[in-house]
Parts: sequence; structure tokens; C-alpha cells
Amino acid sequence: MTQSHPTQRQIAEAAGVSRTTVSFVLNDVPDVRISPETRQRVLDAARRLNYYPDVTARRLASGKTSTIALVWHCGPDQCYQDAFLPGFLQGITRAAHHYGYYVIFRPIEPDEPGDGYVELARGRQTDGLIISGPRSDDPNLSRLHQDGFPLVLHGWLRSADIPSTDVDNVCSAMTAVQHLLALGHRRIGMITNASLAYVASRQRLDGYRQALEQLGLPYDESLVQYGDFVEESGRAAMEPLLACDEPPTAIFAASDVVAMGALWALRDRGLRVPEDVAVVGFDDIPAARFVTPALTTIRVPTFGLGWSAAELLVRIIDRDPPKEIHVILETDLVVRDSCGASAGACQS
Amino acid sequence: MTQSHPTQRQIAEAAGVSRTTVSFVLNDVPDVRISPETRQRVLDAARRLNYYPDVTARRLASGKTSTIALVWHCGPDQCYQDAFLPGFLQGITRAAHHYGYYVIFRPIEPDEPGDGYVELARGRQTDGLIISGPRSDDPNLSRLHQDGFPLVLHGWLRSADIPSTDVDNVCSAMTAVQHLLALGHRRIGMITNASLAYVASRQRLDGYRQALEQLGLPYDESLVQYGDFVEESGRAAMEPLLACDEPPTAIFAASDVVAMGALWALRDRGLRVPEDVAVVGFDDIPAARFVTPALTTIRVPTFGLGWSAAELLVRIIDRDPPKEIHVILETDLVVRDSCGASAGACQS
DNA sequence: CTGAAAGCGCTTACAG
DNA sequence: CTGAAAGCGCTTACAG
Repeated sequence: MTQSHPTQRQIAEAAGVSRTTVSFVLNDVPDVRISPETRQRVLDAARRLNYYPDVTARRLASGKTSTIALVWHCGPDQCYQDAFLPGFLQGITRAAHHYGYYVIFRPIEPDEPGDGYVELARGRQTDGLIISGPRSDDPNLSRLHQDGFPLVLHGWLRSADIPSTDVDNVCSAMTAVQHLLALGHRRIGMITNASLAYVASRQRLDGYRQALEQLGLPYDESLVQYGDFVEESGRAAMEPLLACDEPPTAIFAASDVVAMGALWALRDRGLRVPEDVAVVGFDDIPAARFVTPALTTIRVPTFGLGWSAAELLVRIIDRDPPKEIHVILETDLVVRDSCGASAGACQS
Repeated sequence: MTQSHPTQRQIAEAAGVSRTTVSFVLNDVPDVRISPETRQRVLDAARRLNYYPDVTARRLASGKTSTIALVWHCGPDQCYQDAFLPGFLQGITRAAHHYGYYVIFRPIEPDEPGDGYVELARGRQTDGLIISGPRSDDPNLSRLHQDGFPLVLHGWLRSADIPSTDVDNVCSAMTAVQHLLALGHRRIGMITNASLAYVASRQRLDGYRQALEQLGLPYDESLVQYGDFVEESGRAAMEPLLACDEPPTAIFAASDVVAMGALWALRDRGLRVPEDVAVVGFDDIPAARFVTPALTTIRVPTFGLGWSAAELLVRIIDRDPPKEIHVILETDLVVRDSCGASAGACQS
């Protein structure tokens, strides 16, 4: 900047007061009595000089950075992640802004060493971290937590008792399957969104199972296939499902991306959706509305997850943590065309 | 943090050297001769104490924040923006990381006063700003630029000579239309992505026009309709197009989202794509692959745009700006099913 | 009610 | 080759 920054010193000189007074007035420090006239003189001088406080100096003196960071582990599920990021990040940023924080975005690539975000904490760059897609074998995480550094997870890592936000995957999956059951389906196939090493994947499978059990229906392993993040895995998973002795009349795919592949496989075989096979997905990515038929799915509140993660983190930073440090948000069943309910067959 | 942070002072004591030496060794300052033994002693002490430099203190002393920010104007075209953000932000962040910078994400809502990002610059929070979706009537922008604050725009604002990154909208649109022309179409309708108040919208229309002119085809105003960011506007735009005396056999929609609406309108009327009407979009949002038929479109290199924006900004910050401060990236025509070329009719 | 002063943890001329 | 010292622009006890 060619234009030099005015400092509190300049304002003090211009207003004829001490630097302390300037600081007090500008920060509106309570319990300090400064005459209205003096106060106004300072404010006027600040405005006249176009003063902006130097956040760096403020940080060094106060020990507070007023910054949080989103640590984003880029997984193999790039496509879902991409659909998830905008809402999540907006939610975080809006909440952060509301509470007076800035947010640093820090993606970590799969091959990057896991301590890539540690310097954000240790170097006092941020007051706290939101970690998305934490790895259960990450030693840095628990060490930071032990050292009392404010952390909120999005994802699933219940080993350490680190605060977190998430949706209830079990209930949400149950809702999806119950919807299909209510439509009269009794042979419902399931394609997981990923291997069961992923907690969310296992939870969604559990939800499927519990929905069946509620109605006293058997859990048939031949109706369960394992997806692996991408569409192609959904397409491949349909093969054995359709080759069953008694093929399913409905499919619950635990992610929309996998559901897309399932849709492709069905179309390739000339099967109609929802008439021949009904399909319900999970996530409600933007493409769900555009695919034919439009996909019935479970909406994950990405913005809300981001907002509550930031809100939770801020409360922890301010040493005012809520009693419940694990925030669970509701999901919604979004009924579109792929389940057949919109055609008038809905019984629920 | 319960665990106290070690400072350079502690390291100096542990290694038995001065604080200056510690700073020199840790920063690997060139042209300063320190014996290998001393150097090693310092390094060992730093490691042993688990030292991380305090970035805030470093910033205050050096005057450099090593941080840039992405200022994201959330427009009415939320959906496209969402599809654009992940790649763009990843590109920025990766480049920034490569050059040793952090990145702050700062969304600005439509109703937020336009100076929301000024404090990032004036308060010395960042060394430079990437502004996406700049507003031509934003006085803060030109003032910051005049004051020599490093700025890179993504979007279009050629009034002030502020560095920028973008794709060549005119050429890209020409490519899309030429593809349709090569497939034999002569009545090609166009739906803009937005009103012509948006420069990109006008440029894409220009590309359409120029492609026709190249072949000596007339520019027929009745074949041009105006979209407005959302699908519904694409659907509505199809009405007058199909009501023409001589309806178009192909449609160039200047955004994928608008193209989605066009596809809906065609399906509603029982027209087949691409057999009855071919469609080409623009942007290559994730949903383009999933829609039926899969949408032929122009791929915008979101990651590359982000990367080059950050790279350009870093060079400007380092006072090493390239000669050409307006970076234009190539786009690709992605041929899928909606244009009819993949069915074997392609002549290009 | 207001001010002089120490201090946050670094960097960087400058001196030896 | 290495160190003493000033300074970055704030905040905040502390003293009057």
C-alpha cells in the first residue's frame, strides 16, 4: 500500500489524548470512564484518518486470533465432497462472521502428511479447528485435544471425546427404507455408500436393517452390496442384485452418487424407475434434482452442519461449552420421482 | 492450550546462543555464517521443545501476513456458484499453499454492504485479495487498487485495469455453436445464461453470433431468448423458441443450469433430445453428466482459474507481476449425448 | 477520568 | 561468525 496506515499513535496525536485512551475508546472497553467529548474527539480523528486497527498487532497483544480454520480432508469421494463443501463452508463462514471470527480454509490431500494442520494450532494461527473427515489413526488430533486446543469434528471419531456435529445416519437411513416399505416394497436391496470401515457407511446399513426388523422382515445378505464412493461402484453393485433369484423391487443407495450408478445400470437393462424398481438415495446432492427420474433422497443439512460446527467451536473457545458436545441435526426425506410415491402410490 | 508454547527465547537458552541466532537458523537466513555445530544445536533444541513459530509475532515484525483471501460475492446464480466454488477454492488454496500462503474465505451476501472485505485489506489481515463476482459500481475496489493493494479479479470488470483471470467466453461459445453447425444444424436457438447486463452473458451471445456469421448465416433475433440463472428461466425460454414459424433444431444454452430447464421443457413436450432437438450447455457442472441425456457442454477449468488467480496474486504481492495481467484460460468442449454427436452423426 | 509503561514474540538493521 | 537492541502496533494491568 502506498498510502500509509494510520496507527493509534496518530489518532492520539490528532485527538490530543494518550494512546491508551484511544485504545479504550476504539474497543469500547467497559468500566472505564471517558468523557463523551473526549470519546467523540477520538472517534472523529479515527474516522478522519480512515483508521483500521492492525489485526496482527491486536492479536499479538491480546493473544486471540479471532480466526478459526476448516481442515478439509479430501477423500476419495471427491464428488460427494464437492457437493457437500459449499453449503458446509458457507454455514461455517456465516456463523463465524456472526461471532466475529474469520475462517481459513485448509484442504489436506490424501497423500499429505497428517500433521499439515498442526501448525495452524501450534503456531497460534487460529483459536480453533473444525476437522472434516478426521482419520481415526491421526495421533495429532488427540494430542491437540489433550492439550486443550479447541476442536470440533465433522465426521465420526467417537474414540476420543472430541466435540462434533453430524446427522443421525441410522435414523435417516431408517426413514428412507421405511418410505419404501410404506410404498409396499418388501424386497429392498441396499447399496452402501462406502466400505464399512467408514462409520457413516456402517450406520446407514444399520438403519436399513433396523427398518426391516421393525416390520419383522428378514435381513437378507444377498440384498446388500457395497458401493465405493463413485457412480461406477453403484452401477457394478446392481449386477448381483438383479441376478438374485428374487430380485429387489426397490433399492436404497446410501449416497446419491452411488444411486446415480444404480440408475444407469437399471436403464441399461431396460428397467423402468420407479415402475420396475424404485430407488431412494442419500445426501441430496444438486444433481439429484436433475437426473431422470428425479431422485428421492435424504437431505443432509450442509449449511446447518457448518453453522453448528462453527457455533460449537466458538462456544468452546469462549470457554462456554454446551452440555451436549455432540450435535446431531435432523435430515429430511425429499420425495421426488424415483421412489414412485409422487405417482400417487404413496401410502405413508 | 494448557501446554505453554516455547518461544525463541527458550530455544536460545536451551542452545546457549542469542535469540538472533535462533531466528537466523530457524529462518535459514542466507548470507549469514553460523557454524554447523551451532546451527545443529539450535535445530535440536527447537525440535526437543516442539517449537512452532508464532505466526502473529512474525507477521507483526515482518509486515507480511502470508495470507490471501477469497472474497466471494454470493450472487443470484447460487446453483452455478455452488458448482463453481469447490474447484475454484481448491485451486486457490493449493496454489497458495505451494507459495506459502494461507487463505481466508470470505463470502459476501447480496444484501451486505460492499465494504465487507475492506477491513481485510486495511486491517492488514491479508497481503492480497481475490475478488470473485466484483461489482462494477464498487468504489472500494478501485480505491484499494489505487492505493496499490494487491488485487486479482475473477469475473469481469475491465473498467479499472485490475489483474484478472477468466475464460474466453466469446471463443468458448463459438466452439459450442460451431460444434452444432458441424453436426449440420442451421437453425440454432440460443438461451443466454443471464441478462446482458452481465458481461459474460453478453460475451457468450457474441460468440454465438460470430459462429453464425463465420458461415454466413443470418442472426435471427427470434431465435434468441434470455435466461436468468435458474432452471426455470431455461424452461420458460423454450416456449417462444418452439413456437417459432421455423423452430430451431438445436439449442445453445449459455449455462448448464439453464440448459437443464430447456431439457425439461423439451421432455414436457414429448420432444426427443438429441433426435428432435440437440442441446449444448456451458460450464460443465457436476449434474451435466447425470442428466438424461448427458449434457454436451463447455468445461470451465475451475481449478485452473483458482490456481492462476492465486499465482497471479502472489506474483503481484512479491512485486514480480507478469507482463500480461489478464490471464485467459482455455475451455474444452465435452461431447456427451445431448448434441447427437456421440450417436455417430458427428461430422467435425 | 486519564496516562506512562511493560509486554506480546518475532525480525532485522547494526555493531563488533 | 554472533549478539545487543530497536521496533512492529496493539492491549492492559497499574498508578495517579
